[in-house]
Amino acid sequence: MNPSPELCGTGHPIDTRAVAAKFAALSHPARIEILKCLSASRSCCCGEVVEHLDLAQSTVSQHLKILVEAGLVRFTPDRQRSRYEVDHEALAGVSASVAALVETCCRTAEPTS
Amino acid sequence: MNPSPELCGTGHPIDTRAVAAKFAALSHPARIEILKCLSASRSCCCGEVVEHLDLAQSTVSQHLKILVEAGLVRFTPDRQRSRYEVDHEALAGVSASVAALVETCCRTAEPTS
DNA sequence: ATGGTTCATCGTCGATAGACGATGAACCAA
DNA sequence: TTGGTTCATCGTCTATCGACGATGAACCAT
Repeated sequence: MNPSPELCGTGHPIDTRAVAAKFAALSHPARIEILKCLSASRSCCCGEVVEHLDLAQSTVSQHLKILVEAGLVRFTPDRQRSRYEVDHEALAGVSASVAALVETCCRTAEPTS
Repeated sequence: MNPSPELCGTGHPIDTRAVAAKFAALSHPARIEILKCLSASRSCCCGEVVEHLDLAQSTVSQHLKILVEAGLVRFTPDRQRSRYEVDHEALAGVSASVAALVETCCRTAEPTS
C-alpha cells in the first residue's frame, strides 16, 4: 500500500496516512455540521448538538468521539455534562496540511525547500 | 440530517455535503498517494500509477474514478491509454473550503493566530 | 486477421461505517 | 433512597467501501 513514505520526490514528506485520517474525520456531513455547531457556541454538551442535528443521541455521541479521536475536538468531562470544543490549532493544522498537499501537487517538478 | 443550510449563523454558507464529499474523496491513503503521483509526473496513465502503488490495476482504476467523480482529477481518453491529471484549481478549491471552515470555526473565539 | 496492451467494468467477498434502541454509569434534586 | 438527566457504550442491522480476479472493449502492432 505504502511502498515508500515519499513517492513524488519533491522533498516534502506529508504523512499520507495521517492526512487521510484527518480527511476521513471530516468526510461526513454530520461531523462538519457538528464542528460548525461547536464553534458557533464556543463549546457544547452532547445534548445541545443533538438538538441541532436531527440524529439520535447515540449517533451524535459516536460522531463526537470520532472527532475527538481525530484530534479535532477537545473533550472535557463536566459533571454529568460533557464539554466539547473545537481544537482550533488542530483544525488549522489540517488546513495547513491541505495547503501543503495542494502545493505539492502544483509544484510539478523541482525539489524546493 | 441537514435541517438548515446554515447552522451557525455566521453568514458564511459552506455547503456541508459538498465539502464532506471532497473530504471523502481524499480520505483514503491510496488516493492521496495517487494525487502525489499524478502531480509528480504532471499526468499519468493508469498503468504508471499502478507501478507506484502496489495495488491491483482494477483497484487503482476505481480510486482514479472516485477522484475524477469528485472533480479533483481530470480524465482524458488518449488512444488505449487514459490520461489522468490533477485539477489544480479544484484542489485549490478544497484548500479554500478548509480554510473557510477553519475561519468559520475560529471566528467566535479569539483570533490568536 | 492475429496477438498483445491498456484499461474500465463486473461480480464477489470481507471489513467497516453509520444508523438506531436499549442499557447502565454518573450525577443532581427532592 | 428515589427518580430524573445526561451521556457513553453495546449489540444489531443495513449499506457502502475496498480489495481482488476475470472479462471484454478498444487500440496498436505484425
